Amino acid sequence: MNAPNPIAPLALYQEVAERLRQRIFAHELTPGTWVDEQSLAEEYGISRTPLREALKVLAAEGLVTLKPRRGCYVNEVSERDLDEIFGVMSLLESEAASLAARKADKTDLTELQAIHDRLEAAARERDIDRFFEANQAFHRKVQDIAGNHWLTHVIDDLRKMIKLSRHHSLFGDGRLEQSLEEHRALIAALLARDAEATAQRMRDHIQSGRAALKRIAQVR
Amino acid sequence: MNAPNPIAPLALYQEVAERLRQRIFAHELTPGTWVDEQSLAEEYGISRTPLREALKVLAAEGLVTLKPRRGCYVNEVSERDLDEIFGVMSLLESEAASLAARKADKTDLTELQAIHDRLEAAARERDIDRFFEANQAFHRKVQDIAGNHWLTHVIDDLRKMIKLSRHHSLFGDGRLEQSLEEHRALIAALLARDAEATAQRMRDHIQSGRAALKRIAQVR
DNA sequence: GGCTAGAATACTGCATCCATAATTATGGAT
DNA sequence: ATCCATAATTATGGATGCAGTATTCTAGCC
Repeated sequence: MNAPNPIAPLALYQEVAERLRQRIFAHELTPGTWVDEQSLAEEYGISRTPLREALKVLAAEGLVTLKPRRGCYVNEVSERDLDEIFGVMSLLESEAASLAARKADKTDLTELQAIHDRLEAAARERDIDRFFEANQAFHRKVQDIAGNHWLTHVIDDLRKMIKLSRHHSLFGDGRLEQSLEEHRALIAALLARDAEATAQRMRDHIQSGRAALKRIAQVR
Repeated sequence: MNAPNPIAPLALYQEVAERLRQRIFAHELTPGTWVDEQSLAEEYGISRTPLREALKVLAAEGLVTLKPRRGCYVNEVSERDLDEIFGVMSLLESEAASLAARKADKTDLTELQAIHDRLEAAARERDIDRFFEANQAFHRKVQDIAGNHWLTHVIDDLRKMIKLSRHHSLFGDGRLEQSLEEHRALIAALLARDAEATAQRMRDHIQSGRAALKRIAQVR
């Protein structure tokens, strides 16, 4: 949640947890698979102790399940789960958007616009990674403007679960352009300081994301 | 989130984590205090290993902070935090209430009424503990009816933070009766299947809880 | 040939041990 | 007497070791 304190020499188990998160999100560790403590510890050149601590953290975050005496397994996320999660996300992100519409000052809006420009550029170049990154930054910026740390915290928690779902390469044909269009509408509402409209645009955006994911899920 | 599997012989670190949670919520371990690993391990008659794993979990839950090489400290929750948390809680619980109003069947409503009766009884007898317990059950039941596991999950997460705040013995004079009255209004809206009214009653109820907490905070 | 029972293997979970960093205490200098 | 430097103590973090249990492989039986 917080920016890492430059003074704080972060602990090994955190380092390991972060690397595991990335491998899980990259589906290098696919849902349902067993996590082998020994081989992972060897691979990282560490003992099992910090690795196991990292697994406890991931379990608390909901990314893996620890079955006592039976090991650690990467969690699966069902379509039903996704429906529920996106439902809550819609609620939370629209609240953030609504708050942002009321609180944003000139500087905020310029910065937001700058991020959106990066988004447009990435889309033109069909650079999925940069688009993904800029999209994250955009939503994060909206939340920053809203200024509710705990709202952001909860949203981050849920986003992890969405990233767990495979095929978050959700950018099938047209989805990219559609997403951009939704962002444009959102910004317009923000500039107009129309809180209710902004919230509605965000709801649309999130639900549209869910729909895109569902489409891919059905094809696979 | 899930009901504990009766077959699963839950791990030691979980047991320890639960005991620590209780001690933290009971403010036997007060916010800001240092958690001594050695003495705790001795007290529980275990080694530091499972204890440290438990602390990692609590840190992930936000109950404590682990400063690398400097030990573990119970988290504080500022008034600003509480404002933010209650804001999000209001949003989430009112959504649950709204969903419940639309989905509840006869059985659900009877059960909810039964729980509310326990609440009334506890209030009459001025049994704070039972009131607290029944109140939890009431909100949980509303969420069950709503039927969104992830909504419940994030609400639980936030509730932990509220419980962290001292003086959750927030039942100063009149608050008990006021809370009851709010519940009655909520049930009435539920019985009328008025989703929007139900949501509004829940918002009022949560914000009323925040106000009561704030009143006590100012006095202390 | 398939299934069950028993043994061997492998992995998890907890304890103990060791190294390193932080804190405190002590002694000296200003 | 106070402040700083250095040494001793203490606590954290990581590695290793060991016991107990789940799994798997094999052999015997149906």
